[in-house]
Amino acid sequence: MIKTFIIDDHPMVIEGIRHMLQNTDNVQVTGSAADGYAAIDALKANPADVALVDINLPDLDGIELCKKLRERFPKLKILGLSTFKERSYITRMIDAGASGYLLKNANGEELEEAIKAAYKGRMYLSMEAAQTIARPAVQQPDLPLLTSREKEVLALIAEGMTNNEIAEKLFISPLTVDSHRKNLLAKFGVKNTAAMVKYGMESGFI
Amino acid sequence: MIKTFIIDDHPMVIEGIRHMLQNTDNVQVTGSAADGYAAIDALKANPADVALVDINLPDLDGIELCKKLRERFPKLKILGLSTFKERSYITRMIDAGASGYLLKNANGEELEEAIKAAYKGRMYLSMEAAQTIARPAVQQPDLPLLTSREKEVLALIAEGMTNNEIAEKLFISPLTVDSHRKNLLAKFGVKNTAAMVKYGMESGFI
DNA sequence: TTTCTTCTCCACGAAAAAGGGGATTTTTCA
DNA sequence: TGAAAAATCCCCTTTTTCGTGGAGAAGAAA
Repeated sequence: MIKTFIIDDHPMVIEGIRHMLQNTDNVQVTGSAADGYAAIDALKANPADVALVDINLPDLDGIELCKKLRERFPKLKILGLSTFKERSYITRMIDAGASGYLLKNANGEELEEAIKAAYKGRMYLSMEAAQTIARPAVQQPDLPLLTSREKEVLALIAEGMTNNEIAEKLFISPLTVDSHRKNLLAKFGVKNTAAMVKYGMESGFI
Repeated sequence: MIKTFIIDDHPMVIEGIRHMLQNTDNVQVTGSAADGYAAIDALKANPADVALVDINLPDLDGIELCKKLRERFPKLKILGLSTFKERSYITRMIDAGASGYLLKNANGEELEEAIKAAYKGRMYLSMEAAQTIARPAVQQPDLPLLTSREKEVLALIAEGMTNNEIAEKLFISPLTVDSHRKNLLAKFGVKNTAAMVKYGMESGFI
């Protein structure tokens, strides 16, 4: 029996996976968690063989969680899980040590196959995920990776604060805020604050 | 028995909902579809009382589908379904005739309650959805009324264009654009472009 | 240990926006 | 037809942002 742990903040998805796996011979769902730290705690008490990790979690993102899980549970195999929208995360997830990547439109068979493959130490990629990786880097503008400070500054900019006001609030120099602002503009590939706020909101950073 | 139909492109979510509802007395899942047109076809052959509609579908978005469903199946009650990220869709979904809105982190009880409420012709909103709607309504009773020119300028500002670029595009003087910009700032009650774009997007103007 | 990233800070100049006025011509519509 | 509203245009000053560059310290990663 392959002990499988599910990490996703949507009970519907957890239920769906449980349901899909309940009639399999070799896979057993031994637990689930709605966020990263809860998952680590649960896995300490009750180790598993394979973890299904959603990319979007309330506390940590999937990549960070993947790294942390691999530190603490070296034997645990990790499968990334996401919707088609977060394709750009695939390579980063693999880099972080994941054993594979599934889209949420996977069916039960694929899910079972992926878990078995991961358990045996192989890599499993869903068809779409494999194609995304195989395709050269002509990708559409994928989401920039912002540092926590940058996200903080971005949020305050969107609130309507000036560099000086932000500097005062964060206890740093206005020049530093300006640097963050410039880095944000560069990362988003836009030329002014207006476009940055729009992009930031569309991408869910704000 | 309330006949319920599920429209979501992720089998995992569909399975999860089925699973959550399988032990209820009054709710029965009579079908599911992965996209909007498949849903319409299936509902023609096999009518349902309530439809759970995901906001993100491969062909139509939830709002469009909601309108189409209400045209063809006037008796069908529709519940919107999404993750926390697409909050801004709530009001548009309601406008399109939905009987309620659920987040995917809902549990089985909430799901059942929502379906029953919709079936009885009541409106059901998850706590977060209700708060999202209540907030702008209470805090800002009067959303600024923008003229069509102002909306046009606002959209271009959000695209990252400067006054001069907008002026060129609209064949008017940069000074005029600046006037519109100032009027927009005044109407929104904000002090710079960043905050204006943010509120503009939150209010659905952009 | 070295390298990389992040966060911090800085200089200088140009461009753009914000704040404060005002004014004229079209549209809209009661 | 006449008032309101919208759209257009203008001036001046100050503030803020943008573009281009560089650089040091701390900590994590390799």
